[in-house]
Order: sequence, then C-alpha cells, then structure tokens
Amino acid sequence: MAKKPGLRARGSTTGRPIMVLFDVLGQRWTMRILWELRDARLSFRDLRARCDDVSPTLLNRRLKELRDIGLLDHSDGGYGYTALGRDLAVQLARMGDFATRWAAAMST
Amino acid sequence: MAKKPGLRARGSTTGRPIMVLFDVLGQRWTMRILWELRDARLSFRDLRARCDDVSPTLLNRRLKELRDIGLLDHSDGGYGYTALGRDLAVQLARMGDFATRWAAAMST
DNA sequence: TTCACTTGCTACAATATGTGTAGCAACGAT
DNA sequence: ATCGTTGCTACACATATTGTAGCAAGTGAA
Repeated sequence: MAKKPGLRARGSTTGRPIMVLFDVLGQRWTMRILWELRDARLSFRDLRARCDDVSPTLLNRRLKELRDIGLLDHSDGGYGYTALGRDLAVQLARMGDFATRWAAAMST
Repeated sequence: MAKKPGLRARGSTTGRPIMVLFDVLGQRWTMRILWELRDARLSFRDLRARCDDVSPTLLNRRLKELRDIGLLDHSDGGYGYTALGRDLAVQLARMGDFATRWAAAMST
C-alpha cells in the first residue's frame, strides 16, 4: 500500500491521520468521485460521465489512490466503496447538508 | 462577493452548493487552514506557522476566498470563523473522527 | 472468424496551480 | 528615530491538471 494514515502527507511531517486525509481529499476531484458513488457502483466510464468528463488520466490516478488507501474497490459491478469508504461517504453527506445551510444563508 | 453557493464551480456547471463546496475545499491547504483555526483566532503569521509554513502567496489567496464566501473573517484578534465557518469546522471535526477510525483499521 | 461494440485504461502536450524566498509598507512601542 | 511586529506582494521555478487521441482486451452476434 502506497499511503496509509500514519504515513507521509504532503505539507505535513507529522503523519496524523487527519493530515493524510486532508492531503488526499484536498486534491481536485477526489471528493467529487467519492460523492458520485453514493447511490451505486459505477464503471470507469459511467463514473467519468458523472464527474463532468474529468480526464481519464486523472480519474485513473485518483481511483488508484483511493483503492490504495482502502476507501474504494473495483469488482465486477464496477467501482464502489469499501466499508471504510462508506463511512467517509456518510461524512461527505453531512458536508452536503452543511452546503445547503450555507447556500441558504449566503443567498439572503 | 466572488463565489457564492449558487454560483460557479470549476468542473461543474450546475452550481449545486455541494459542488461549490467541493471545489473550494478540494484545493490545497483550504481544509488545513480551516482546521488550524479550531481553537483560537490566529494572526496571518501564526496561522502560516501552524500550516507548515505554507507560502504566504497561497495563504493570502485562500484567506481572501474564505472571507469572500463567508466562512472566515478578519478582526483585531486575527483570522477566525464566522458562524457558518464554525458550522463547517464541526463537520471537519467529524472528518477527524473518521480519520482516526480509518487509521486504526488500516494499521491492522 | 470477423465485425461491431464496450471496457479500462495510457500518452502527451498545453495550461493552471502551488512553492519558496525575498522584501516592503504600515503600525505601535521604546 | 529605531526596532520589532504585522499583513501582505513579486517573481521565478516546480508540480498538478486538462483535453484529445487512441489502444488492447473482452463480449456477443452474424
């Protein structure tokens, strides 16, 4: 495995899990990719279509990383969450709830 | 204000709040900056020091954006959360809890 | 067995984004 | 006046992301 919590993160020497997570999620498309898998497993091409046709180069790079760190897996049904990935997806859903409150507050 | 939920996000034409949020947070240092303000308001220089000496160019760019979108403000006491920003910080703290579970699961 | 079609990718050159060091103008205290 | 702080800007270099093209492997029908 390439990058576990407990190992290095860009811009942080401590390796605290939250820093590693910020490092991974703070890359373009990572959260979006996780988000788009919330309802069903998807093939590479379907996932790409849902992510506004992100370049396959990057999609593949992200999928590799997300598999490496145990959040996604790839089976016959396509790409989807591991148990840990689903846990993270729940947190992302909460971010979605926040985003709604934020939009409401900002539009006034 | 430059970027509200409901307005543009890179890579998404819909402008759904969650997409705008992913767009903002999915930039290097954004989550880290928000995270480091969790305990107290900080001066530009203190905040920079806590963020592993991120370049001031980028720190300033991020702070501007986070103020524009109503998550941070800057007063005599330094940079700190708005009410909305504090709401988001709570979600980030939950991500921190997830990161701990993740680290535990991955280290076995 | 050859064709049409889908899948999961890789190559590559152009562009956008982030980094690191230096330093400056404004302030308050001595 | 000078010192030390603050919040920043400039700029040249490095890394990350984009967009298009296309390929090899698999499936299923003719």
